[in-house]
This record gives sequence, structure tokens and C-alpha cells, in this order.
Amino acid sequence: MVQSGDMQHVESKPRTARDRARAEVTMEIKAAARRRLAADGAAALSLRAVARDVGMVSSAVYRYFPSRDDLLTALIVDAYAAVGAAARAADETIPRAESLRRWLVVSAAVRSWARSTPHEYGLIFGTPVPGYRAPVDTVDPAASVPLILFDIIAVGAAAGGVVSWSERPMPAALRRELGAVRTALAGSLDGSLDGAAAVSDAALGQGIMAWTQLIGAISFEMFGHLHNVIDDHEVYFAQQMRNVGLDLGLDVTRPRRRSGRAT
Amino acid sequence: MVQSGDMQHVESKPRTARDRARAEVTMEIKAAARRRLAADGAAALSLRAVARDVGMVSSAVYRYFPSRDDLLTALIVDAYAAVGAAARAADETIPRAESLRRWLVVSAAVRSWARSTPHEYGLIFGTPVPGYRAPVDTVDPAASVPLILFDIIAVGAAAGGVVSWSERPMPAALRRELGAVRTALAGSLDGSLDGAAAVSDAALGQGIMAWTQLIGAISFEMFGHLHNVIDDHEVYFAQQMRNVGLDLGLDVTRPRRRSGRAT
DNA sequence: AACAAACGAGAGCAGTGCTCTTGACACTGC
DNA sequence: GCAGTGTCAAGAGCACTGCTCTCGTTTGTT
Repeated sequence: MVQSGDMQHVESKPRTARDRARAEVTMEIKAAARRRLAADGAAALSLRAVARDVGMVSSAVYRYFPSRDDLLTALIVDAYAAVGAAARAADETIPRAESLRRWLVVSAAVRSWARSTPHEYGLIFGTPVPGYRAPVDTVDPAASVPLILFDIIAVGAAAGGVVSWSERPMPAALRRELGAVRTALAGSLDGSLDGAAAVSDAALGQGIMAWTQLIGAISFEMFGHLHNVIDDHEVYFAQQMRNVGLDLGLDVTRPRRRSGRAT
Repeated sequence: MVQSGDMQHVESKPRTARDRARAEVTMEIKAAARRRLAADGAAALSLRAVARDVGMVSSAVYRYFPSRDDLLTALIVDAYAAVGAAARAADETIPRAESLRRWLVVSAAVRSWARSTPHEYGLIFGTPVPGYRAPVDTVDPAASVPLILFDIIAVGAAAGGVVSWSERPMPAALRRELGAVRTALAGSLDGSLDGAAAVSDAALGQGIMAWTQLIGAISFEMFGHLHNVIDDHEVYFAQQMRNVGLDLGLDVTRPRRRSGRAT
């Protein structure tokens, strides 16, 4: 179902031995960096330390990554890919028409990815590291989870789901921006983008809200802002996401149907 | 109206000249650190650099802050106090009964504080700096904005506002936790906490969602996650907050009143 | 075989957090 | 008034960082 076209970065087999070695060493460096990131966090990631881990001297690492920030950028791209893959894998366990369950499963998958690799989560959803420049490399993989959410909402809307914001007025300027967002998202969905048009401006706006809520809730939990407020994050998160999903009108399969479902 | 009891940290005038000098130098260091923080961000905050700025040598600064992290912690506490003060100042411009307008004005105040001091915002709502330990000092000022939001919701609920999640079931475990949260928040409100009891579990849960949504939306904007998605953050944010406020049932004064406000 | 590019190693620079020691100053009790 | 006590700024120093440059060596291409 949802698959952004990210097949092209499986570059053709490196021919020369040097290229092959280079690719391998690059991966080794990234793996070591990821290990140190998981252990100590992004702020404490030292290029010299990862160089020691892979048995090189620090200056040699600069042949592969021109600066420490570039190493971090590479890790960011990988992290985006990882969370996108986790979300996609979860999504594929649920029939495409069951929008609510898809939303619950995907949001839970994002949360559990964050809990399993908190520093990588902080890397992409926390404070931007140095002066922040979002290179073009990061914008494409960053959209993979929102893309899944858009598909869920589109299917739900096409099935007659009604969003709770649908009756509210919306500024024309915002409608224009959301229109551009819709066409961009619909263009990234390969298969049946027939449902994309069914996503109203209100649904799109509320969908972005849901995406914000998902990341906001996980960030609150991961960054400790719910300390002394919520103990059982598991049930709290599930409850919040369920309510957000219901507000999104995703329970289109449930209302008065015992198990079969109409179109 | 809402005022957490944070008057006690106006410690009595330092008597001896040495104490006075110490307090003054401490403030000078914090001011310089805040300046460098605003310029370069938390990651680049160097204790030696702020020492140079105040005309001291680095080791002298350690007489006032035992480590760099302690300096950052002091800045975090100040940042919490600043955003709380901004929110409170905005809240006091609106009559207490107009819950929706209070919500809109307070959320806008938080956003504009974030935009004016982005690095301080990142300091408290971004990735926790090193290994993260939230000292007891930070938990009290951190609650000031949520406290205001709770008061807004309590007044709205007492005036008959109905939250959109009110019909949804909620796990008993979560109800228990929210009960503790309610008594804690109600206890921090000095004046008329009669309305606090009117805040149902559903309203409280949705209130935390609104708080999450507020910070999530600002974080998305500040950290660049809405790049190529939203251009006019101003109208987008206002629209989102308005819808969240309406879902919270805060428009209790508007329905059938032409212009004069009641109470 | 000859040449150029890529590579790893090492030295070195400027900067960092933090510790320790030293001498000067201010406050306190006699 | 004066010694004793604690606080203070300063400097040197340690281990570490990101990053640059140079130096032989290896590798791929012509």
C-alpha cells in the first residue's frame, strides 16, 4: 500500500574493490556512531571515540564524513528511515480499510520505536543539533510516516468518515496552503490516490493535528514532561491516540456492522 | 487569578557585602550565559566563553556554578519562569469567564515567547541536555503554564462547557491517575478551586491533550518540521488552537450572547 | 610502467570542562 | 586592633574535543 519511492538508494553494486571497501567502512563508522549515540546521546557523540571504536585514527574518519555534523546528519537520515520502516511494517499487518486500527497500530509503532532508541528519536524530533540546516537528504525520508497517516485518513474519508472539525470555518490562506500539501502528499502515494481528493481541508488540518499530537505525546513521555503526571504511559498513550482517531472519524468500519464491511 | 505560590524565592536582602556581591556576580554570569545561549544555542554554550564575557577566568565561575550543567539548569529554571510569566500576563488581560479567549491568548503568548527566545524554548521543550536529571528545582516552575490551562478548563467546565471526549470510555487505571493529577492541580490554585471538581476525567485528559498539542505545534514550527508544509505559521497556529479550544468546550460565553459579556 | 587519486597515520592547533594550588581580600571573634 | 578563618580570582595543568595539514603508502587508471 503506502510506499514512498525510496527504492532508488540501493545504489548499484560497487565495482572496484576500493569502492566496496569504502562503502563497508562507511557502514562500520555509522554503526559504531549509532552505538555510541544509543549509549551516550547526540551531545556526547565524539568523532574521535567512534574512530577508536572502528580501529582508525580520527583524521581517517574525515575521509568518509567531512565533519561531525555530517556524521550526525547521516544518522538522522537513517533514523527517519528506521521509524518509517517500523510504521510501515505495523501498518501492513492491518487491512487497509480498517482506518482506526491502522492509526492505533501505527502510532503505537512510532512510540515503541522511540522507546527502543530514545536518542535517535531525540535526534530527529528534539532540538535541532547545532545551527540547524535541514539538508535536502532529510526531507524525503522525513515524510514517510506522515504519508502513511495521510493514506489512513484518505481511506477513512473515502469510506464516509467525518472529521470533528468539518463544520468549522477556515481562513482562505490556510485552505490554499493545505491544497498544496494535499497534492504533494497525493503525488507521493503511488497506488490508488482516488481517496486523496476525499480528504477535506478540515480533515487535512485535523490530520496534521493528529501527527502533531502523536509526536507531542511521545516527546512529552520521552523528555520527561509527564513526570509526576502520568505513570502508566502505555494506557495513557493508547487512550489519547484512540480519542484522536475517533475525532478523525476513523471508526468507519465499526458503527453498525458486526464484522463485514460496506464501501 | 492563577498564581502559583512562587513568591518565596525572593530571598531576603543579602546582608553582608560579600553576599550581595555574590548574588550580583551570579546574576551577571547568568545574564551573560543567557546572551550566549540566545546567540549560539545550548550545545555551544561554553563556560569559558561566558567567563570571558563577564571578565573573569573560567575557574572563578566554578565558585558560582559547580558545573556547566548546573549553569544550564539555572537557565532552564529561569526559562520556565519566563514562559510562565508571559502566559500569566497574557491571561490577565482577559476576563476570567471567557475561557476560549483566554485559551487563545495564552497559547499565542507561549508561542510568541518561544519565537522570541527559541534557544530557551529548545532548552526546556527540546531534547534533554546531557543525561538528564530533572532536579526538584525545575518541577515547580514547569507547572505554571499547565496550571493556567487547568484554571481555564475548570472555569469553562463550571460554566457548562462540554468536552468532546466526554462520552468515551476510559480505563479505570487512567481515571485513578487523573484523579491524583486533579487534586494536585486544584491544590496549587489558591483562589476559588470550586470549579476544579467540575473538571471531569474526560476534560482533564483532553486538557492534557491540548497542552501536548500546544507544545507539539510550537515544537514543530520551531524545529522545522512544518517546513514545506506550512508557510504562514501565524494563521495555522491560531486555527489549530481555536479548534482545540472548541473541542475543549471553552466557547461557553459565546453561543447566544450578542456582544456584552456576562458576569 | 607511470601517474593521479584515495587512503591511513601522525603531529599539531585552538578550544573545551574541570581540578588544583597560590596569593589576596573580607569578615569574624578575641 | 589584630590574628584567624573562610571566600575569592587567577593561573597552570590534565584529558579531551573538532579539525587541518603533511607524509608515505596503496590502489585504480591510462
